[in-house]
Amino acid sequence: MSAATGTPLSEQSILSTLDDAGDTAGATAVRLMMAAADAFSDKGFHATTTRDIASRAGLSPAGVYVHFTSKEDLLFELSRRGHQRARDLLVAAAEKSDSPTEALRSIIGGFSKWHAEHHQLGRIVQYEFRHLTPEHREAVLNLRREIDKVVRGVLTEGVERGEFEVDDVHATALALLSMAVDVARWYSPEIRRTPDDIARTNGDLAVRLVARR
Amino acid sequence: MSAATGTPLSEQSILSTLDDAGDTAGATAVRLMMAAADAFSDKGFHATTTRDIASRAGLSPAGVYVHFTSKEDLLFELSRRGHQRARDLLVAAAEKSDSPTEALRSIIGGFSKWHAEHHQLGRIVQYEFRHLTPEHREAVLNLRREIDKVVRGVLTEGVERGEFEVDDVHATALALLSMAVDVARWYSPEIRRTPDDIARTNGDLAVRLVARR
DNA sequence: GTCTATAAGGAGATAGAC
DNA sequence: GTCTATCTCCTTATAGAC
Repeated sequence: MSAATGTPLSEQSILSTLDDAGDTAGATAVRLMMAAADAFSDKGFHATTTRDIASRAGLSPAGVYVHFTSKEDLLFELSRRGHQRARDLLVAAAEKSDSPTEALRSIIGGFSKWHAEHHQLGRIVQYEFRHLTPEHREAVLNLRREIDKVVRGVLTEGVERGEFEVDDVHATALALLSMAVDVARWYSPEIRRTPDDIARTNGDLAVRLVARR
Repeated sequence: MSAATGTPLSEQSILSTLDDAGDTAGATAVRLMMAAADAFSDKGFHATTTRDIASRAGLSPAGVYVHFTSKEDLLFELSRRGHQRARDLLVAAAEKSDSPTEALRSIIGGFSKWHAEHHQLGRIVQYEFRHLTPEHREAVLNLRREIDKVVRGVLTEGVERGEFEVDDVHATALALLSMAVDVARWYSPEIRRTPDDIARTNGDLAVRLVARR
């Protein structure tokens, strides 16, 4: 449907993330969030001006403040919705898998794929985190802890069921998340590998890293 | 020696990176670079003001421009010296190892340790990269390509010698570098694991990811 | 090489009309 | 809800004395 209207793919996918986040946001607010995501991921939070965001969204500089209380508020909404979506993805992948091995392949592959397809949002989530206010940082940190917990849970269950051999669950979970999260840093739509390729190779590597031999 | 004079550890290690980079820099220039590294890693390039840097180095705002032509020039010097140091470390570790297995353990362990001990510089190198001018970005990119090449070289040799089993050398090299580079993002001096612990666990995980079974 | 003073140009955010 | 106009503050960088 969106494809028929000519909406670029990047806007489609970012829109689905911003739109499905549970609570409602007006069409103009969504347009502003997309404009901000574009600008923040390209130039960074502080190098982006509110004039930048407003003009990308087809509004005057003052128009931003009807929908968001500040530039930081806009960053927080992007960060919160991005984290929520990522967490929901992981939880769903872990729940619908039959074995720890398949769960691990699915969550690390899926998380890697998400960071490729949404590398703009992924970069904002990772790199602009420190520009949130302390309160907003704390809110986002809680979502991050849930994500870490899902990965550690799968590793622990795999060890208990005898499918995995893991020396240090905490360190291994971090290394696995690093593999997936870092995709947002190096991915570009121009490269040879597709998001699905990345999902496959990173999923396989994850299993290989912990599988019993 | 520095310890006897009361220089904090973080300054010692960053100084060694900035100082040993081949070409000379005056004492005031080094002081400015340390101040900038502190500020950039804490608040990011654009959120840091030249007044910030100058006052941390005990100079007036104008004092910066005697030693560096611009704020971006300061960032470039930090980035260039950080990359050079990291590359030299990897090349040395790869060369002095007897087998691909030991080389891989050494370069990924060593690189991870460097990103823990120098997490300030590591963050600047990774997160502030986009704020360099196109020319400076290109110069730094050349150093990065050398780093990638060292890792791929070790993997290829390990496969040829029958020590490693690797499906996709390119993808595996990226995953290994992600593991090490991402340490700069999550490391903090307050955590339980020391840089040496991180070197050990990440070195072991790297070998496990590719070892023939 | 370092300072004080200042130029020149944004920045985020608000007021008030429509 | 959107606009134009503007306030107030702060930015990088330079000029010129010492």
